[in-house]
Amino acid sequence: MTELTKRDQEVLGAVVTDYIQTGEPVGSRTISKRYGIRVSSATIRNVMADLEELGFLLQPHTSAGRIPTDKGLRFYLDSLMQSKALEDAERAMIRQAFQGMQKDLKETLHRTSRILSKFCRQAGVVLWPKLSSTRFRHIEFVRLRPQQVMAVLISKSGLLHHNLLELKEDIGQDELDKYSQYLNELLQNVPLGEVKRRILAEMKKEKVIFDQLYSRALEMSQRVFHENLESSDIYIEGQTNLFNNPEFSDMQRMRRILEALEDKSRIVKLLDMTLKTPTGVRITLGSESELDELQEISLISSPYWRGDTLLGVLGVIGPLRMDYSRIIPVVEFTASLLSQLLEDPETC
Amino acid sequence: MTELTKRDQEVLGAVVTDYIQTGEPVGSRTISKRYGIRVSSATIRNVMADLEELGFLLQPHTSAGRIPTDKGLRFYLDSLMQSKALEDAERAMIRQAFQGMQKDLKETLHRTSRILSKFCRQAGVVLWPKLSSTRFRHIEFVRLRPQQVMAVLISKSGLLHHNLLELKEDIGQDELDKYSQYLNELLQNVPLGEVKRRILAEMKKEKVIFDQLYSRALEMSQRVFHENLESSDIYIEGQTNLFNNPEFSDMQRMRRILEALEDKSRIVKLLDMTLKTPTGVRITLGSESELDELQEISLISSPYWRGDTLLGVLGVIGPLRMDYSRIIPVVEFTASLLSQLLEDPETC
DNA sequence: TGTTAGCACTCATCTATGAGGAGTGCCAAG
DNA sequence: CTTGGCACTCCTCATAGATGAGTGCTAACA
Repeated sequence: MTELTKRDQEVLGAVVTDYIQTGEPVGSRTISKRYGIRVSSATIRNVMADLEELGFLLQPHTSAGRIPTDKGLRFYLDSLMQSKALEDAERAMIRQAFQGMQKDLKETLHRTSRILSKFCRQAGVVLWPKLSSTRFRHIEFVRLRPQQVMAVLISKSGLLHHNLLELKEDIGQDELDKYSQYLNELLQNVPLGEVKRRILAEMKKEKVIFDQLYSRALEMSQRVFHENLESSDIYIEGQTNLFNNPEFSDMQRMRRILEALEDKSRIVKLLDMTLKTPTGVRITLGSESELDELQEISLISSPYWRGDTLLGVLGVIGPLRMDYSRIIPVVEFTASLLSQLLEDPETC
Repeated sequence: MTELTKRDQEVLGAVVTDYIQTGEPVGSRTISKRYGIRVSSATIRNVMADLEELGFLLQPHTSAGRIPTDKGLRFYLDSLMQSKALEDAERAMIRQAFQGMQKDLKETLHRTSRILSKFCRQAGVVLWPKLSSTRFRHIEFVRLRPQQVMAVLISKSGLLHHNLLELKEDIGQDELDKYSQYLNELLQNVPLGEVKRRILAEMKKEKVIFDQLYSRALEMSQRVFHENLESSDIYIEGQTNLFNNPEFSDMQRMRRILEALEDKSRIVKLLDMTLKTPTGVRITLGSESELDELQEISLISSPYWRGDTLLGVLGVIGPLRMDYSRIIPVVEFTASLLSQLLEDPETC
C-alpha cells in the first residue's frame, strides 16, 4: 500500500474539513480555490481520483463532488486534524454551568451530560461510575415485610445501591441491625471491587463458622454483592439536538438512531469498550463499534477520574459529520472539570 | 346552542371513527357508504356543513373531506365512543408481561411503562408514587466526609429517597446513629405526609427541648422532610413508537413533541393535574392542558392504587388521533393489574 | 320541509418534461 | 507532471397539465 503524499493529505484534509462544515459533497474547484493549495482543479481531480481508489473518498453519484469514507474520516482524525484551543470565554461558560450545584454525585453526573449536550449541540452522555470503583461506606438492612428485606449499600463517593431480598425465613429487624453493624465494621473502606473476596475470606474464619449471626450476616451480604457491581447506567441528554443535523433529516434514519439510544444497554456497551484502554479523548465511529444500529453515529468520549481512580466515561454522541475540532476540546475540558470537581481527599 | 340530533351524532361518530382509522379527511360519500347511515351523500354533506358551523369538524382545504376538531373529538370521547372489551388473549399477554418480576417498586413501575408502550404502540408513562402517599419505614444518616452526611429515607412500600446534607459543624457517625435510632422509633409507620407535623409537635415536648440529642436529630430530619415529598418523577418509555404515527411524519412536529417529552417536568405537571380528581380512565387532549408544547398530543391516563391509597398515575401518550377504543381498556386493565400487584396487606 | 341527483368548481397530488448547473473524466498542449 | 478545455452525467428545481376526491349549490321530488 502506497503512502499518501503530502499533497494527498492536504487534499483529503480539505475535503473532510469542507464536508464537515457544509455537509455537501466537495468539488475540486472548491478545494483549489478555498484551501490554499496552489494547483488547478484538474490536478485536484486527479488526486481525488487516487484517494477514491484508495478508499478514502467516495462519490455519491458520478457528477457530484466527493465525501470522505469512514476510512478517510478516520485518517483525518488520527493524522490531520488539529483541534482548536478552547476559547477562554467558552471555558468560563462551561465552568459557570457547573456552579451552584448540589454535591450529590448522580445530580452532578446528570448535569454534566446536560452541559455536554448544550455546548456541543448534540446528545451528551455520561456513564456512571461502577460501584466496584469506589469504596464501601455503609450497608443497611431494612425489613419491609415478612421475609422481605431491602438492602441499601452506600459507597464513600455517595453512590447508592439498593436491592430487594426475598428470604426463606423471616428475620427480625433487631437481628438485621446486628448484621449491618457487623458488616459495616468489617468492610469499612474496603474497595467494593474487593469486597467479595473479603467476605469469602471472612467466612472461613473460625469465629464466623461457629457463630450463626456472623455467618448469616455474611451470607446475606453475599446476595447483595453478588449483584452486578460491574454494571452501570448512563445519562443521555439532549437527544433532540440530533434533529439539528441535516443528515438526520431523514425520518427513517432519525428513528433508527433514537431507537438505538432508547435501549441504553447498547450505549453502555459502547462506552464500556472505551473504558478498557482509557486514554484521553477518543473517537469511535459507529462502523468501528460492531453494533449495526450505531453505524451512522460517532462518539467522542473521554474518561473521568477521581485522583488516580478511573470512574467512568463521558462524551458526546452525534453524526459522523461533526465539528470535531471544537467538540473534542469541549469534551476534554468537561472531563477534566468533572474530575477536578470529584477530586477530594476525603472521598473515593 | 342547538342540541345535536341523533343523526348529527351518528355522522360525527362516523367521521371520527373513520378519521381515527385512516388519518385522512373523511368525505361524505365514505360516510354514507360505509357507516350504515341510510341517506345519500348529499344529505351527509348538509349535516357535515352544520357540524362544521358548530365547531365539531373542520376542512383542511375546500376540496377535502372533514376531520374532527378538538371539540368534535371531545364530544366523541364523552358521548359517542364505546370501547371494546379487551380480548382474553390480550389480557393474558399483558398479565404475562408482568410475570417473573423483581418485587422492587421502581423496577415494577419501569416495566409497567414499557408494557404500556408495547401494547399500545405509543409512549407509555408512569408517574411515581409521591413519597407523601406512603408510610415511614426507616431513616439513616451516613457520614460521608466531615460536615457532609447522606440521609437515606425508606418508605414501607420500598421507595428510597436520598439526600445530601451539608452541615455547619461536623457530627460523628456514632451520634448520627443515635439520631437515626430515635427518629426510627418516633416515626415508625407514620404517613410521610404527616411526618412534618409530627416532628413539629415533638419539638415542643419538654424532654426534647432540654435534650440536645433529640432536638438536633429533629432539626436534621426536618432538613430531609423539608424536601419535596410532593414532587415525583416519571418513566417514559417507547418514545420512538411515536414515529409510527403518520401525523408525526413531519420533522418539525416530531421534534417539538420529543422536546416536550424530554423535559419531564412538563409531563409530570400534566399527570399531576389528572391526580387531583382521580376517576378511572381519563383522556386529556393537549389543547386542554394549557401547555403550548403539548397541543398535538393526547394522554390516556388512569390512577393506580394500593388498596384505598392513591399512589400515582399511569398512561399512554400519543397523537390526538389514537385508537382510543382499544387503548382505553388496555390502560384500564394495566392500572388494575398494577394496583393488584401492589396490593398487599403488609405494606402501605 | 327534508332528501336527493346532478353539475360546476376547487384544490391537493402526481407525473412528465425540460432548463440549469455543479462537477466529473479525459485529452492534448505546455 | 500540470493545466485548460470540453463533452458528458446526473441531480435539482420549477413548470404545466392531467387526475380525482370532495365540495357547495340548485332544482326536482316525496
